[in-house]
Amino acid sequence: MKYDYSNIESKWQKIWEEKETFKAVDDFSKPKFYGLVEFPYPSGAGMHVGHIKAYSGLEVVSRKRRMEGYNVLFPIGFDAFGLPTENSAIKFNVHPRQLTDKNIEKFSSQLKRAGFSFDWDRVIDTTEEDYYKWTQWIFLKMFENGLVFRDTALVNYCPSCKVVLSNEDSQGGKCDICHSDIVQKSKVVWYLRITEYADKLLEGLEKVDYLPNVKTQQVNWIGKSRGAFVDFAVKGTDEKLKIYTTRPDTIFGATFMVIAPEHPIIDNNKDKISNFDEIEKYREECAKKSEFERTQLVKDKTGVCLNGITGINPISGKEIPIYAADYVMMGYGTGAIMAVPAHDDRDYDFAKKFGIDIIEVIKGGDIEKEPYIGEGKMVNSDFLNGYTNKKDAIAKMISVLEEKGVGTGGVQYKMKDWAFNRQRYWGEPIPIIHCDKCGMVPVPYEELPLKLPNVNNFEPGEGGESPLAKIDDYVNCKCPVCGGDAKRETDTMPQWAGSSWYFLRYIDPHNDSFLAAEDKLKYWLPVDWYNGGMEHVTRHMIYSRFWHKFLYDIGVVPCDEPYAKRTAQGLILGPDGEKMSKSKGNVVDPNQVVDEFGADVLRVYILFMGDYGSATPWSDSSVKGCKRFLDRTFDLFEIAKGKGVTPELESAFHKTVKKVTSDIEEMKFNTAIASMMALINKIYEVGHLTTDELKTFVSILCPFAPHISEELWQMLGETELLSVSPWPTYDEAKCKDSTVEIVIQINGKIRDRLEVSAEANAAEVIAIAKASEKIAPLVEGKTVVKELYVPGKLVNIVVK
RNA sequence: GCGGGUAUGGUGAAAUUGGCAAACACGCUAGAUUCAGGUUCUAGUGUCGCAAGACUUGCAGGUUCAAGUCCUGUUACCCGCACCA
Repeated sequence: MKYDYSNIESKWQKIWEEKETFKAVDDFSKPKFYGLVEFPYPSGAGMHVGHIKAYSGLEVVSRKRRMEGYNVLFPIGFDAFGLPTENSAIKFNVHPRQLTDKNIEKFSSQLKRAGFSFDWDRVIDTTEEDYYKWTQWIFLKMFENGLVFRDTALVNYCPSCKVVLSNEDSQGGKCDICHSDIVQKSKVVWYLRITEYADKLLEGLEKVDYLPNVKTQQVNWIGKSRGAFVDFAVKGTDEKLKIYTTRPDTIFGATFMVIAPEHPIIDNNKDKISNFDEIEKYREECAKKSEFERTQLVKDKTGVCLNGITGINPISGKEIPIYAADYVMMGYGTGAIMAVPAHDDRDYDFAKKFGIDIIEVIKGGDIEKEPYIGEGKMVNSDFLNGYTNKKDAIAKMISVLEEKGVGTGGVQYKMKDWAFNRQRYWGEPIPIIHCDKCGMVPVPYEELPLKLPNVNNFEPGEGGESPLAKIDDYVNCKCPVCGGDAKRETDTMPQWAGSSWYFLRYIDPHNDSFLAAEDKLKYWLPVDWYNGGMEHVTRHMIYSRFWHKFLYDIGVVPCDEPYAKRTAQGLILGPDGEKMSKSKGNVVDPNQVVDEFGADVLRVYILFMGDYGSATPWSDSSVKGCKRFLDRTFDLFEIAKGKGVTPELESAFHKTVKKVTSDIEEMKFNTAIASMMALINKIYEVGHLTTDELKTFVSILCPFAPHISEELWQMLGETELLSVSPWPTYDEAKCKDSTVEIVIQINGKIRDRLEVSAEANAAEVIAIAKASEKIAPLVEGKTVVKELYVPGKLVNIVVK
């Protein structure tokens, strides 16, 4: 018999909705569990099977927690500001608000069809005024605390779309939207001073439970390095050239200096540099190079020597040439380096190309052939000669530098300050007013939210300014401080803004006087378990940890880390084993699967297909196997009626409950499902079962396939909802078998298998083994060197 | 280049963390059943071999009574970062 999944699933979805089964209550006396999944961007394409996988993991955990008696907060929302919506708004000439509402509706109905146990009363939408009011509020608090600043920077600009693009949208030097070439353009950029929190973000990792690779990715992203800043005098000028190095110990090997082409020292000494024209020309060439070319042509070093000025090594006193080259970036360190070609790959390449001296200061390699990066005995280095330990040499050098007043120890981070603006319409307006007299003035808190004005045209303006710049009513305003004429900032916040604090709003989504009430924050925080994609563990997670730490510092939130635990799901690949994409035509539509097999089958299959954290290809035929499993489970109801249970089956039940209980905690959903399948197979073999056992079975199945489980629960005569009934317990004693099969090995090779009592001790089992027909002749006449017994598993007899 | 990961039957994958390799599922083969069917059931299915048995976790070594698991080297692929001084 096939069960009527379509009616059963809509029936229970309706009941859950009516009874508000999954509503989180603010009952502070109960133990809480806050499970968080990354809220989706509601694209026009609708949901993807990847979304289902991303939510199914914590869906199972949350459902189990509810059955275990926890007060569970398992919310969902929509991260709805962003470029794709704005682009289709332009394309179809529809307001992004309308598109967003339509897409959210589509997503919501699809999520409900999958039977997810989200609390639908707490849905948030980052584009709603009630929400972005608080995004702006946090921004103003950061402004107030000196974490917001403006600077000019080179940005990726698409001349055809007239739009400034993020690095992510301009990969390969081509515009993501129109595929034309991107140029570098100088623009005023808003920054958040995230680097101020670099150390706190690093230290915080020590006390959270993130997957190890999540942690290392964050550590690498922050990219802390220790080294020294050293001042080199510039001969012929009064200036000093400050450099950053992680290897101050190699300073005696510095044979030249390199500065970024944009380095200000060039313009400052225009008259002293005899080949200034040549340098100017080189700079132009560099500016024309896209980010793409600059990184692709890694091997091919270019540069120009600054004739007329030279650097003086403050330790050795040696005079060395200064080059401008684009392998040194203005954005890292001081934009200037001392080059030690003997012990650095890049400096070595450059020195070889330009015929500069290479001086060995660390023994161990052959610098004629290649630079030597490793450790070794120091030579040609005056007071450092003889040092063999890098750490000691660095410490010694730093102390000498400090003594002489020509340098200090210091740290640098790869992480840069967060460029926090976009020249776009569909984002949170930056609540700042520019006044000629008063400078940058924040919009007063009581005037928040600063609403996005309603416009009909979302095309960016000439030169890439925001569409908001074209609206005179919006731009022209009065200065809140002096009352004079002023102009509003027209840039909006980037997509990452709204998602940096959304987990706080879920805690108190309808609060209109604060972002969330203090007592509720105290109860629900931190998020107990956060699951999402690996692609978000650097940007999104670091940004939101930064915001959270800031909110902690100003006393808004009660803990300094937002997420206690972080896991990640793997991708679902197309049936061809490739990443799903429209252009490859290998995208699986979850709706079709629900239509054909039901939501329970979709959920079970997605969790069964492989390890939750790994990428696994989709297989239509394997989906059928999961359908068969649920069909057989449903049919069991008829088979089992009124029959007893065998002791063997009873033990199998306890084992299965134990396995499913622990597997869920480790996100080993695939083996949890496999063990339930094995149990069903066993029941069919035996053909006996009581209703109590069947109830236990549907209870552990419930988090995976909740609709069929509720239906069977009701058919078994229960009137309460299974979703809020207790999680079954198991008896450890009944998980053990009375007899066990022991493998008998001779010299590590399996020669026999014997059934023995589970209580037998080592000596008994070995005696039984030696007496066995197959083993006795193999031991006879030989010297037994060793006898090993692994309880309940095997005996290994080593003979000579 | 740097960092992280993966490699197991025809396929997706398991393996209590050093103790029976291939659980569970797909597919395939044979038979039964109901058909118009893509349904269901039973048996078989790592490779070689009639068999006893031997071999088998990308490749080459090593440690161990015992290695998919630990160590050394090597190859291929995937992901992240990328001239970070």
